[in-house]
Amino acid sequence: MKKDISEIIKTALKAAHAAGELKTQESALPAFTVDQSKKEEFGDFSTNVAMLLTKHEGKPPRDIAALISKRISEDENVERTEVAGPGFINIFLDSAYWVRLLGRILSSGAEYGSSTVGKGKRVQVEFVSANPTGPLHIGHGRGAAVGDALARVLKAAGYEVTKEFYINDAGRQVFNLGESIQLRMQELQGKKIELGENHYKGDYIIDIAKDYIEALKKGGGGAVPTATEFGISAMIKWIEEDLKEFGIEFDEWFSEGSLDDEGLVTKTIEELKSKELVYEKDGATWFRTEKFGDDKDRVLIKADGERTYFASDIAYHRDKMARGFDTLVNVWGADHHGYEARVRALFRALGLDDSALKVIFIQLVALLRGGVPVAMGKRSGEFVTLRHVIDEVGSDACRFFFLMRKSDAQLDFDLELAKSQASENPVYYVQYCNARVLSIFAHAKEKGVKIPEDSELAGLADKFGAEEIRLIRHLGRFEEVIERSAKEMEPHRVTFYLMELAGLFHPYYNRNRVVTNDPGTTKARLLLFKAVGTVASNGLKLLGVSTPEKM
RNA sequence: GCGCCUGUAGCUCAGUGGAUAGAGCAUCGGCCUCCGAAGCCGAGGGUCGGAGGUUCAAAUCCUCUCAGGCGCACCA
Repeated sequence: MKKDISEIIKTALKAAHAAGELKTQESALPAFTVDQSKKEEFGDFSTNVAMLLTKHEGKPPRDIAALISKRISEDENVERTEVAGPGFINIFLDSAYWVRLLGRILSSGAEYGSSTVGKGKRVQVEFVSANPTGPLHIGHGRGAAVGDALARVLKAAGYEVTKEFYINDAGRQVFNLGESIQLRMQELQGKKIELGENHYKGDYIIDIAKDYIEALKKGGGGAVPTATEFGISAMIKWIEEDLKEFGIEFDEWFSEGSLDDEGLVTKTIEELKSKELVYEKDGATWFRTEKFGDDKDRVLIKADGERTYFASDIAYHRDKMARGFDTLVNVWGADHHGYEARVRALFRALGLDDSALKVIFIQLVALLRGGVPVAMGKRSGEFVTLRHVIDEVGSDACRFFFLMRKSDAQLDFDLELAKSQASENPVYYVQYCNARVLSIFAHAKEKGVKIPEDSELAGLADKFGAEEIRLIRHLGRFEEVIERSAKEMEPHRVTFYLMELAGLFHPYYNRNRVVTNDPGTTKARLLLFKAVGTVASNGLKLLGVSTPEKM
């Protein structure tokens, strides 16, 4: 849409130059903006191009605007133009332009909004990546909603996207999991036990311990898993189920331990050694990350011989890059932001381009119930699980709420509000768009109105007035919203767009009847509504929120 | 102390260097003989944390500063 306008302006500038009205050649044009006007009195679009040319042309901005404006108005799509304020050119488009746009939305259908700006570039989005030592909590839920929506948005913008979950199934944490299970097993066998500070205390460990005892009894052929192995696979299964409940499926589940099996971690450390980027100090093995922009050097192998998580991460990121991705997106909890410099350093140390890495930080979720904070904290072994929230408020409301803020802002999540089916709940407000459209179509059919074909639009141009065009104009922005959402990696933009759409649509509905005595008006409005429903459901799909036909 | 994030309406938050800074909630006042009232109409409400600077133009960019959060491991 903006592209169309931009072309019109460029053509006008060229014509003005050819006619000797402008000194500035096409090649010397500044990067001007085309904006959808904030107010209708300012037209459909405005551009600042004249103001940017003042220096080069040596004339007052309004004079320059006047002559460009005249050229722009010569375009067939343009109804009229005017010069406003300090030198804006306001462009009023012919309504035929908008009706053609509506036609394009209808013919694109479920594809409307998708584009090819991503040019098929390969992007990997790694998110959630929770330790397999406990259930997903609400913070993971936010990361999951953002990561998944981002993946969908990128796909819609023409990127080739892979969603990956990195399983931290090596190292200290899972060792503690195994110990916790073994202790609970002893307890089940009547022994008195004491759980240490590092042990997992939730009841789910007891369940796993019971299952493990059963599994051991049954025996079965082949190798017997250790308590740790058994625990990990039970936890992963659990996590996978919770995510599925949340509408999320990963393309890859990447095991940290598998890096080890292939000796990749050791190999990577050896390589760093050969580059003299590694040294021994205080019995530990250090990596010279400071040389590459980190605050200080980092330990790879601790004095006790155990490797750090960072050591695996070097091999992991290198493996990701070797898989041929153009961009790696890491979705992390905000408490990990100190880790970014370290990872960037490892890219540079390995000779990889760290501009391929994009880290998205997910801020905290403060859980409220009717405005009162819900106590959280893992310490007591009690936390609010994602599953609990999904069960209470539903997956749709949950996902929508997580996507109502940009991810690096803290989020208040009020369970009562998310649950409420009143108008104050924005999820329903948006879902209601599509449901309402379908309901109107049903009503029209009942009344014996023939549902128009998309192709009938051409003859209905005069049925679209200012109010209808206002809606179409907003529908037309959808593509740009997705493009920008993908470019900035900010899926919340789609959420806001949809709330705005609903905020235009419902008032329109209330002011105007669709099924009227005038067949042309009825057809025009049915087609307009169809397009609104299409955009609303295309948008909700990007968020991973369902589009119920009835509510 | 250093680094990152956040300060915008009573609350929760949008906002792409542009025009008179927006939305939802809350508050107050209205609207169901009428395609769904899970809806609509209207009103009030602002020192964009503060101070400088760049610019024709700053909530937006730069510097400083204040406040809050997070991080600064041989944890993950």
